[in-house]
Order: sequence, then structure tokens, then C-alpha cells
Amino acid sequence: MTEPSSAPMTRIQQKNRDRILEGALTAFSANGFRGATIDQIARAAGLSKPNVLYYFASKDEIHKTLLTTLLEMWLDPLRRLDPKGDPLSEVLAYIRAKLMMSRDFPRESRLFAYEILQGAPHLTEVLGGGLRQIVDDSAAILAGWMEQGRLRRVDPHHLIFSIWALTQHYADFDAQIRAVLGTSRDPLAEAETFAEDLYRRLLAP
Amino acid sequence: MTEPSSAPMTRIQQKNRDRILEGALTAFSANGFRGATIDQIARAAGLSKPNVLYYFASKDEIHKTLLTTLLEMWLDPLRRLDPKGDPLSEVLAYIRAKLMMSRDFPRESRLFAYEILQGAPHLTEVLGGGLRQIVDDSAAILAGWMEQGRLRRVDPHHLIFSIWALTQHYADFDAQIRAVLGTSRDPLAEAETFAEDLYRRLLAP
DNA sequence: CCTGATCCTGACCGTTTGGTCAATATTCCG
DNA sequence: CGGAATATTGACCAAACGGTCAGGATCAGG
Repeated sequence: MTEPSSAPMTRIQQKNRDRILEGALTAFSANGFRGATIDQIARAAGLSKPNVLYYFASKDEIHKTLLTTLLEMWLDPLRRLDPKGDPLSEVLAYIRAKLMMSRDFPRESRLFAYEILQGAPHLTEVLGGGLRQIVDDSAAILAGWMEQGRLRRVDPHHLIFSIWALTQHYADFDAQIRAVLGTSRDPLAEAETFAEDLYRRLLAP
Repeated sequence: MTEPSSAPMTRIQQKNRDRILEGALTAFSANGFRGATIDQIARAAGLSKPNVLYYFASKDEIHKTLLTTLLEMWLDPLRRLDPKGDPLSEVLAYIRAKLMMSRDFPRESRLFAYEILQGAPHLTEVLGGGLRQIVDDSAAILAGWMEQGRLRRVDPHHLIFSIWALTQHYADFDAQIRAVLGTSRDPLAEAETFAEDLYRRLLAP
């Protein structure tokens, strides 16, 4: 616990904590938790190592803060599924949003990828709690649409998994995709038309 | 270079190198390259640390050996795409094979996941060379089927990417999937029916 | 301008880790 | 059996790393 509740948080604190988290995101997403060093983070943040540890008690705490802060943003598009909207448009909008996040926030995607690959040691409570709730809720919305015959019947959970898998793949495995596709193509633009076709086919009633 | 070409390779060498690679696979796939220690590998292999380094010059070499050894096996199912076979059956068989690999060889999947997340520092030549060739060849087979009207037209490269993404997701993000789905379900069995439905829909002409 | 709180750093510490080496044990084979 | 090749290990080393700390710089506000 560093700033539990009633923290005034000066401008300097605000600025430096932000810088540190920004640098840490770069470092952790490039090398994983163990691969990143506090020195790296400090350099990326433009601070000295002891100064970094002045704002965060430990490397672990930086990591945990980063994960919990970003998880909200990361799951936000799924929360936006509107039960009142047009089912297919809603799903396709979700997919587009996730693909844009892979393009605009690949570091965040990789950060979570590393964490989950490792067995999610810092996220177990969140995974079994909040995440599961959100996914179950969204799955229920999807299932509702399917029952009304407005979407084809498929397993809603696996539908969500498949969207995660496909969209995040373009951020997490970027190195592989670029190696295979060469430099002249725009993977994410192509991915969007591919994914739209894929899920339209799958879900159109 | 440890055993470049004319290596007699005694039984003890064979056995211990195998043990080391086996232990290293467990260690690397659980914690990534930097997260795994030679001591861990040695313990998993039932050897002492110096003894491990007697068989492999460095941690790096163990890792590289592991990657190059397993890459062949990893890509094998894609090579089995038979241009003379029934297109849809061929693709579905490939998907099933990949899903079985996620079930039976999750460590291998995670090993590659870590490596590519990191930007594939040990695989750059292979990715741009052999892998690209195999993918392009397979994409050509798929494109051929599409031109004959035996498969629906989609981008063959992204088709392959999507299959990789979906199938490997179940191994790499196992922690997340189990957290969301709970313990009473069998993710990979369900994934098989989901994936078959998905790609049948997408590809049936 | 003074003073207390906040901010920052160089020097340092203990541990972990990749890797070495000399010495010993074991195996192989004539 | 005997000696050379192979295998194994405890002890050790240097570098990297996470983290501490005492002291100095800077800032806010009365």
C-alpha cells in the first residue's frame, strides 16, 4: 500500500508516478516481469533508480499497479455491449474496438499476455472475480440474442475467447506476423476485413 | 556449437541432453527465458548445475536448441496439408491437430509464445526464412482451392493466423480460460466443436 | 526568508544468477 | 586389470539486480 485512500498527491507525485508507470509499461511489455529491471524502468522514466523506489515500494508494486490500472481500460469495450443494440453490429463493433486496441495499445496487450502466460500470479483474484463476472454477463447478452434468433447459436464463452484470441494475436505475435507477411502489408487493416467476414458468417442467423 | 556434425554421442550424452531439454522446456515455458534459472533446469533434469553446463555451453544454447528442435514438430501439421485432399476436411483436420497439440503440448506452445512476445530474438532467421516459406506454400494451396471454388474466398494468410490464434490461445492463456470457465468444463473439447463450426461456416463454399 | 515537508541521489548491501575450474568419480575398452 | 576418455561436482567468481539509507537539494507556505 503506498497511497491507500486520503493521498493529497502533489503535482510532482502525479507526474512522476505517471512517468514511472509509462516506463514500466514499456519495459514489462518488452521483456516480461522478470526480464525488466528497475534500472530500465528508471531510465525510461527519466529518473534514478532510488527515485523510482521512492514512489513505489517495489518492482512488484509497480507491476501490480500497472495491471490493475490497465485492466479496467482493457475490458472496457466488452462492457459496452448493448443488449438493446443490433446484435451483429454490437459484436462487430466490439471486434473492431479490440483490433484498434491491438494497433494502438500493443504494449498493454503484451503486458497481459505475459502475465497470463505465467499463470496470472498477480491477477488470480481479478480473473476469478471481476473478469469472470463481466464475461458471464456478456455471454448472457449474447445467449439472449441467440435465443431470440437474432444471432446464430454458438457457445458464447468460446465466441468471446475466439475474439480475444484473434484480435490480441495481432499485438502479441506481431513479430511472427511481420516476419511472415513482410513489410509491405498492413496486418491490422487486413485483419479487420478478415475478422468482419469471419464473424458475420459465423453469427448471421 | 556443441555437436556440429560428427558427434558419436554416447548413451549417457543422449540421455542427459534429453533430460536437460525436457527440464528446460518445463522451466522456460513456465517462466520465460529470463525467468528460468539454470538451477531450476538442473533440478528438473535431476542433474547438478555444472553438469548441465557440461552438456550445453550456456543457458542461451539450451534455449536455442530447444526452439529449433521443437519448431519442426510444431509446424509439422501445417506441412501435412494435402493439395489432393478434400479442402474443408484438410483444414478441419489441421485445426483438430493444432487443438490436440494445445492439449498435449502446452509447454511447447508457451515456449514459442514467450519467444515471439519478446520479438523472437532467437528465431528471426527461422521466422523470415523457413516459417515464411511454409506459410506461403500453405497459403498457396488454400488459394488454389479457393480459385477452384472449393473453399470460400478469404485471405489465406489471415486464415492461417486465425487458426494459430484460436488454437494456441487455449494453451497459452489457459489460466484465463480456466478462471472464466470454472473447473467443471472441458475447454478443449468445447473448443473443438466451436472451431469446427466456425471454420465450416467461414469456408464452406 | 525561514522552516518543515517533500524530493532526489550516490554509495552501499545481500542475494541471485550465469558461468568457470580444478579435482574427483565413473565408464569404456584394449 | 589399467589407463585414457568421459562424466560429475563442490567451491568459487564476477556481474546484475532488488532494495536501503543517510544526507543533501528543492519546494511550499507562513
